[in-house]
Amino acid sequence: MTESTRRRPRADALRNRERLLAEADAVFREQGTGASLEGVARRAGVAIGTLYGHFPTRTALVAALLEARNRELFEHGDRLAADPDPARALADWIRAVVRHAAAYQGLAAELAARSDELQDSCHRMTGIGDLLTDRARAAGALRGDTTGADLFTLMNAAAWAREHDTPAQADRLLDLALAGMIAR
Amino acid sequence: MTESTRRRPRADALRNRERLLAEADAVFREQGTGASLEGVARRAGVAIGTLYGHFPTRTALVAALLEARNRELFEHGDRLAADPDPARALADWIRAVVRHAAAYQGLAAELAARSDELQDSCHRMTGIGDLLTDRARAAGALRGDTTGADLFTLMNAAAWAREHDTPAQADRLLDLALAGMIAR
DNA sequence: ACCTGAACACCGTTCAAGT
DNA sequence: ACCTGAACACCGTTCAAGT
Repeated sequence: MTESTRRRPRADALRNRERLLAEADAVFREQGTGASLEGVARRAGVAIGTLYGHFPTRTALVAALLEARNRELFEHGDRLAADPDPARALADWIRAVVRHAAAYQGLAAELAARSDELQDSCHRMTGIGDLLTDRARAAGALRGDTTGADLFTLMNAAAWAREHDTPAQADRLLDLALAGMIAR
Repeated sequence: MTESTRRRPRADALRNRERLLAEADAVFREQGTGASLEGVARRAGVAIGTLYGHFPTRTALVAALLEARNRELFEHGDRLAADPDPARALADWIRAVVRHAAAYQGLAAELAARSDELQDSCHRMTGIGDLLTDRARAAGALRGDTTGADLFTLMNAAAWAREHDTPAQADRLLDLALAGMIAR
């Protein structure tokens, strides 16, 4: 690997990338992850080919958007792993991920699809889920044999419900599942 | 309303309608409710305009497909309303609806959208859900204040999970929520 | 190295003409 | 009364030409 292949990106390319991410975030919040990419490019002031140059697929764009937000989320998860109340930590984690996954309409489906571009995020999430459920189980706060995979399913389903129902209804779904999961 | 406006449909029109429904069912089972309508028409041996003549929107086609299946489902619900074990009846109903709503990929989203074409079905479902939860509550088999609307949210979310996860994972989600709903 | 935007491809929907 | 299918519209994606 010669030095030249590792050159820093051109300044205009970096700036275009940033503007594309900022506009994609705004557009996806308004219209969901299925929004027109042509519109994103136009709002960012670049041609559609530039968007494809930076992000070859829609999912790649979504993955790039999630990266910054994910870091924050995972840090929160790591902090929760040291929480003195494992049951509360688990519930807290679930609610945090659901809010996270309901940022854009369609994001829950994107996550549930487990595409290559997003599988790092998915693994990270189930990993933290496994850790938190293990701790809760060890503390006798869990009934049943809930795993990180169960959490992942629940969180995606609740995020999807949040997109299609009212947030209040989605919260009731979460409360129901939590009541079934956590020992009284 | 003169007699002529109530004439029975032409025989070929009726036959085309039946063929379109049969092929749409097959195609939606294979490819989901988002499948190409052009393909449905081609498989039914009619032009695309004929499909639109019978079913002006995709949702209208889905609604027509559901009609026959719904009748069966609602009869099951009515029978369950007389079940001696209200908790078991409730769990039975939920599982039946989820299987029903996971017939085609995308059907859960279609139901959750509560379009005009499908709102009769949705009302009927929440109605039966209200009845079954009321009976379970009266029998002391329920904890919390679960309603038919909660059931509707849960059933759609579980059906959606069934589309994106394995059926086994979706069942675990259902079990979790049921455990939270039904008094031990 | 990156950007542009015309060109291509695909599919949903309509509607004038036909039977 | 119903069917046909060409025509239109829309949008995602690619790539040759330009800087």
